[in-house]
Amino acid sequence: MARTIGSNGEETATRIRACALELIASRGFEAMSMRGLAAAVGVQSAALYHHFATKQALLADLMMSHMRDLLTAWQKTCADHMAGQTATASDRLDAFARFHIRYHISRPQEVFIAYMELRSLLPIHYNAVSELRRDYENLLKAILQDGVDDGSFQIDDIHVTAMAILAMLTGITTWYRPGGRLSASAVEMQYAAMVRRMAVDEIGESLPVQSRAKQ
Amino acid sequence: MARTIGSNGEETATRIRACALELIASRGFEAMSMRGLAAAVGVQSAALYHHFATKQALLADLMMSHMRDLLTAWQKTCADHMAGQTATASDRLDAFARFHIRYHISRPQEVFIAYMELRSLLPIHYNAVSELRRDYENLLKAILQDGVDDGSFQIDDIHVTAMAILAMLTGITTWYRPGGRLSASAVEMQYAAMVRRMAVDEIGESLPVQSRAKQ
DNA sequence: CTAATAATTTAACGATCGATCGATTAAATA
DNA sequence: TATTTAATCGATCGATCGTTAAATTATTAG
Repeated sequence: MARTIGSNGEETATRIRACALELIASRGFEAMSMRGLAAAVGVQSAALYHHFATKQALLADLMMSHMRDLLTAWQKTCADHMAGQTATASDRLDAFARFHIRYHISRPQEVFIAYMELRSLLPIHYNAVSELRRDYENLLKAILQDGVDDGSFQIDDIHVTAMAILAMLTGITTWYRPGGRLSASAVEMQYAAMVRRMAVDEIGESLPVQSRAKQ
Repeated sequence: MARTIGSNGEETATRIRACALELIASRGFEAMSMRGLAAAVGVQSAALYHHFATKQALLADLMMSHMRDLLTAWQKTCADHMAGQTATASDRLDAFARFHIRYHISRPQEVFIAYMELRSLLPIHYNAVSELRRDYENLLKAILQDGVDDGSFQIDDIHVTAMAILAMLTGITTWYRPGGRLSASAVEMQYAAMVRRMAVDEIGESLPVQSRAKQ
């Protein structure tokens, strides 16, 4: 038998991606076997290779797709409710934090994999994903830098602060579960507030701001 | 050949642990093969089984040892420069943060594995490690709760704040490297400052408030 | 010096891994 | 309807996996 009635290639590829996300997120890339993945999808393992050249290519596809989707989604968010130039650094930081949290909560598997399975990528794919990751980190760093430049943020080191914020936000996936004690919007609010505190020293802000440390 | 001159069982077990830490931290538990580990140690793979019953037992040993060492080290830090009762919540939070950071920076592999490879543990070991992890998290939560109770901390949710702080601090291992742009003590200072900001809303604190800091 | 024991080796087991091959079938095209 | 193409299957390849058994050597106790 082949080409089961009512199915086609694109649909199968989508199901492969979805099942792979599930398996990799829960057990890790190395722990997922192509046979196990095929069983979850409902096909023979050989069929997987019609859609993805290798196991490694499947992982790279998942991670690259995620990073591109993430960057695109942020651009769309910017275009939607900021119109780019007018917002203050503080507002933009808040928007970034809320976007990042919402994205994490709505797509926990993709995000988790993107941060956990970098080490499973071969150099060529690692570099490609890392570049997009750096692009994303730079979005946050640019906001922080703007806030430092205009005196609204009090930050020792842009890089350290950016890493701290991203680690904190990404960590949400390790404990948050829908239907738990806290709603997604409650989590979003609290984390956004913590991010703001990390950048804005409210005592310092109320003082005359001179010569705050740059970078 | 057997029992190379000048070596003994305990020494070999120690070398196995060290090499396993390296391999698991860099590539992941599933990606580490017992043959690869044996090669790194400089023995045949069968020799590993004289010291650890199974690959899983080796991972459980590493993680349990780490968690016990971590808890012991914190107790020792408490005993050393706090004498327990007299310190304020803010001071204790600062001490905890600095301890956690220093411990992470000095033993990045153990900490990284303890947070990353939980999913590779079988239920029985997972539960045992999780219990110690919860004990550690509760140390931080207790400090946060004390600060909330005496009014020195302004926190929405103890659990959320604790998770955010731990994720932020643990994330140090993903980017910090000795000999880099920033010294370990500089990193420690900056992260400790950020943790303080997350717990203490300085605007609120600087306003006239009743029933604030005990001391 | 001898016997017991601890530590390691060589060799191999069965299972499973990622990947490939050719055959087969469903749908699309002409 | 005949032909082509996309998609899947059954079977299997060689490599590697975790683990074990038996033999071998080094150290220690009496």
